[in-house]
Amino acid sequence: MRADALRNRTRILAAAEEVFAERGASASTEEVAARAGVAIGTVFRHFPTKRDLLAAIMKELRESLIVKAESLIAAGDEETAFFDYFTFLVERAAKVGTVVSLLAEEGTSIEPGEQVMALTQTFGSLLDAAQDAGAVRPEVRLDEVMALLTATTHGALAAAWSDDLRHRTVTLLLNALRTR
Amino acid sequence: MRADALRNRTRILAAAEEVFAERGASASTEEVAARAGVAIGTVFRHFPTKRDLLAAIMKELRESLIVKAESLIAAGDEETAFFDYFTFLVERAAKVGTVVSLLAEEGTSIEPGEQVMALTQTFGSLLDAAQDAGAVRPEVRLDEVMALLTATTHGALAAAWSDDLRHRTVTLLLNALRTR
DNA sequence: TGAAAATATGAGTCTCGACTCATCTTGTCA
DNA sequence: TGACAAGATGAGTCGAGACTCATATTTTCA
Repeated sequence: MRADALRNRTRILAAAEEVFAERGASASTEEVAARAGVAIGTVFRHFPTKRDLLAAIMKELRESLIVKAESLIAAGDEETAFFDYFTFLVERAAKVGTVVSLLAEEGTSIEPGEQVMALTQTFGSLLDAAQDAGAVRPEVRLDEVMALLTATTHGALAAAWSDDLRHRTVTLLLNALRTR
Repeated sequence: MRADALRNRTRILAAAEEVFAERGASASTEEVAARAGVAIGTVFRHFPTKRDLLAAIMKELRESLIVKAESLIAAGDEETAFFDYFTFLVERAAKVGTVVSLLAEEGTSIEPGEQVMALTQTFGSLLDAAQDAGAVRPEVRLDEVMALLTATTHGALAAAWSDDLRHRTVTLLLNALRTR
């Protein structure tokens, strides 16, 4: 790949990440091109469809989220890792709309399942560890946790909750999972 | 108003209710017109903008939801009315996407606040009653309940939960509000 | 250095959905 | 019943956003 092509590809990805985070997945490709300082044709040369562009970003995003989870696991506190990660994701989603798309694959459905699957697996490890450590009630199932996560994440974004409300709501929710 | 005008208005509203319930608020006005068996110009004669049409339906919807709440209040069981209503709304939202728009005013923001306000007030009465009866923990606040409702409602729709998952998730959630 | 191949450009095409309006149709009422 | 105002019609306008392609630039490497 030519040097300028690589440089542009990088710029486009960075711009797209910003734009989609700010405006959500419905932001226009034109805006991404403008932000990257590149003509729109160039964007489409690198990513034939908007979906491809979204998919590329989601992949990066997913990987960064998984890295975060791994560092929490590595830190070794099973009792709080699960809760911290949940909170982290909701927080992140409130700022970065793309996280929401990633979790629900709403509308723009990218590589059905694969993206979310990896995240779900990661969450599964955290949940298992927390349950083994006795921090989360044993009858709580992974799909329920993912459902709560999807819901909170969507709600926080769509209804624009205040920081305070988001915090109280997440706390309430996590207490429902905690061992009594 | 002429007789045929009234008839068409009624047909349009009925068609719009169906179409928006099935396809969400982003369904086209053309489809509404087709379903109503009417030309698109006629729809716009009765409702100058799509937003007006949506607003008319939301008004009906909101009123029907409030009627449901009132019947629950009238039934007199404060301990279960709150939980039943929450469950009812989520169930409804899973089928009727418009409920979700109504709750979050996402994108299509209609008469900012007014629509939701009435629902919130109604929910406030149910919550107060349930707390007085000792069924819901006293520290739970109304805005938290509305946040949970918005979230669940969005999640259920966006992620297409199964009936079983939805049921388990709502149960989990409501147990978080219940007196221990 | 000077092609040739790879890239970039951006005006233009296409589609879709909201909304308009000149023209035709129908309900109403004297 | 006839005239006219209210209403219906649907082709057409407008704007937005995804995507294309003929042409202009670069990069690269013999």
